[in-house]
Amino acid sequence: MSDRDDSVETIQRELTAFARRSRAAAARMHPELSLVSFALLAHLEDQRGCRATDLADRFLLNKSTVSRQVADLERLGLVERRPDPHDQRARILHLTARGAAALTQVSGHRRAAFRERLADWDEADLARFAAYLLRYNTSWPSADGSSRV
Amino acid sequence: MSDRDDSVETIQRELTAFARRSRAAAARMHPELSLVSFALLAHLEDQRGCRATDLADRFLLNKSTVSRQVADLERLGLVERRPDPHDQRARILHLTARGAAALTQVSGHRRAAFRERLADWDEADLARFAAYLLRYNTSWPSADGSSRV
DNA sequence: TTAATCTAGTTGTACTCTACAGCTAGATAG
DNA sequence: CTATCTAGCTGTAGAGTACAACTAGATTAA
Repeated sequence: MSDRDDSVETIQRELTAFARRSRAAAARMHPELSLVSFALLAHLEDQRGCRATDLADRFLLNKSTVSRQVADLERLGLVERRPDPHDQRARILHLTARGAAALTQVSGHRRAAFRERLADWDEADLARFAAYLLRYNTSWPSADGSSRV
Repeated sequence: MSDRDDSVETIQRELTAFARRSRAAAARMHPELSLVSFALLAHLEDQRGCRATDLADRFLLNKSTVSRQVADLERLGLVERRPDPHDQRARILHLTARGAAALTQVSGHRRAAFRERLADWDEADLARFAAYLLRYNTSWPSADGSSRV
């Protein structure tokens, strides 16, 4: 049972260390787009547009936070708001061409950094690591629209 | 080569998602101690005391940030500053008894949360996941005192 | 020894991210 | 039609962070 606890302890410690470093690293890598902005843009691309509320749910952010983030992104010309034909209160957010380009560029930087970090891993290890992370994140208690805290 | 890229992409996406959620989750789990404060205390325990500059280096934070964080922790009675006998400019930071207790408590919460998340993993997978994370973090380009950005 | 430089830490200032509360306007249920 | 609900925005406040300027002690060079 102690091996198991050791592993859990290591996983906790290393994931925490990673989380702690991420923001600073992301800020250094692309000062123009925070981790959250990046995630918002990525989700918009992924979903081909969605409402601000969806983003708030998805990312566990207050709707006021999303409102301001989106306003910034709109000011930067990366996102545009179109009225929702089915609900006059809502606006559907879409990536603009510039937004898509910015996302692509930042994604490229990130991907390059990760690829470099993982350059000397063999393929089987990569696949297993990816699978573990997926499995871990899938069990996230309060994301992806289910139980909110 | 495409499998490899897929894996890298997944690792990037899932680690990013994890990092994004961590702060909010940590704030919900123990509002009294931010992720950074927790990390600072943990490092102090680990090292049995160190200087503020060491913390700044370690965590890629500006020394002013560390100064304020430590001042807060001292105000909360979790940390104390003792003069460094070898350098009158420096102060060695130490956990107080209360600091150690707070750390233990928060660690316990975190550990419990992680243990629950990982409850249905078998031991071999846990060990491998832990090893992968360690390997990944060890190659972190600018932590642990080596190349700064 | 003395002056120049370096280092540890603090403080002033400013910006970003975030939450909560309260608001508006449109939507839906009774 | 009124009451309630929902999507989003704004006022306000607080935490975390960085950068620049500063103080005080340490180190190096002349």
